[in-house]
Amino acid sequence: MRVVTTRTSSHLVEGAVRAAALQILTQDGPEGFTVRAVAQRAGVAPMAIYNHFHGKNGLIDRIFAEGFADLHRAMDIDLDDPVDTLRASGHAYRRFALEHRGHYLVMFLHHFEGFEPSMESAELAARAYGRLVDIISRCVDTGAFEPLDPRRTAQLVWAMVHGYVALEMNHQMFADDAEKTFEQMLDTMMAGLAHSLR
Amino acid sequence: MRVVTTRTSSHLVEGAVRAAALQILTQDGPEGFTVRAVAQRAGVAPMAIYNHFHGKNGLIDRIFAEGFADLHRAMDIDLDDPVDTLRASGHAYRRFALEHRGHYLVMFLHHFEGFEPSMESAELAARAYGRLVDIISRCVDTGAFEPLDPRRTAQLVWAMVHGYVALEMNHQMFADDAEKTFEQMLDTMMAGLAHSLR
DNA sequence: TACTATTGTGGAACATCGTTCTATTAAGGA
DNA sequence: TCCTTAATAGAACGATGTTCCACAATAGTA
Repeated sequence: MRVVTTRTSSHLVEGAVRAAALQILTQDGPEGFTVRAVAQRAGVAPMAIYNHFHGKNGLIDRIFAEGFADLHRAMDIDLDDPVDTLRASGHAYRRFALEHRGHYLVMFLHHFEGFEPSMESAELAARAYGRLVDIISRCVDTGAFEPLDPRRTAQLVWAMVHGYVALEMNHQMFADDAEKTFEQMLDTMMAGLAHSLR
Repeated sequence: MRVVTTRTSSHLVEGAVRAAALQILTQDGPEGFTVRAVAQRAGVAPMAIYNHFHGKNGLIDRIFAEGFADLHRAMDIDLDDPVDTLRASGHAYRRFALEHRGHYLVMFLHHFEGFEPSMESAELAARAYGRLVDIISRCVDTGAFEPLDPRRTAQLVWAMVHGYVALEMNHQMFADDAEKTFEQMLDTMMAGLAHSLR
């Protein structure tokens, strides 16, 4: 005898799964992120994740792409001074990570087995990186920074900011005040960029 | 009918397993790192990993601790100038990561499900961090750096260097010359520390 | 309102994973 | 030589991602 108790309305399935996935990622981390667990929390059959997304990795890719779109929006800052813009972008990056733990986990912190971003997702990521290159180019053009290669400089700026945020989110902090330590990191970075190479 | 073909000598088992584990981590990454795969490559029964280590996580902890001991050794640098020492330590850190991919993966790059460092391992890690704090303290004492809190400054120095190395090892590099980019990162960091806070 | 196509459901099944248990038997010291 | 030690093969368990299936609730249409 078969009993199909309830059934989530077609349109609500994707939203429910998405919300459940983010909730589990945020609360339990990648370890609790299983197909069955997400489905259960969403009040949905495990099969839904294969019907609406393309399995677990498809769901991850959805969150990945969505995260980069959000990050791009969060960092859409354009102050008069490009140096101020760069600093504000650093703060925006950290704030995004703290407020979108689930997204950030998927985007930067954890490598899920067998997951590779789709073409579209990778392009979104590249575009976010392009913005960073642009800002740094403007800093160089105005003479605020030494004549550095913007592409290379973007790489190390990203490394520094992301490196710090990753440690903070993984609770690998030995200093007491995370906010103040981040501020000092930005100070160091900005001062170094302005005066580096002698 | 039972056929136990050959049998690895007691003393050699641990070494064989250790070597196989590092080889798999280095070549295949965390995804290929399964108990059965390690045992097979070591020419040993899967049970050996439970007899000689304490399961998969025990083996990981062994590599973790060994890695920190090696890193501590690699960074045991003491030049006359503490600023030179800090810069040399940065280079040593990166070199260690590149030359000990397997160890670095376990120590910093990948979080294995359910793995938590043992007390002894955590202490080894803390001691390595302590060295960094000491070097920075000396930089502050000699007046080479602004009067920064060494503990906090160590946090952001680690974040910057590790952030860069992590990107390089994950092949998330958009700049061409990794060596030169790292050099510029150290330049920026050192210059920023010397002149930050006005 | 009645009918039908869509599609979400529960459940079984598969291979693989870490892990435990068992019985066998090779290795090494007495 | 014998006997203890310990490394082996293999089955088994639960959990994982994934696929397939039969069934029925939903939604649109006649």
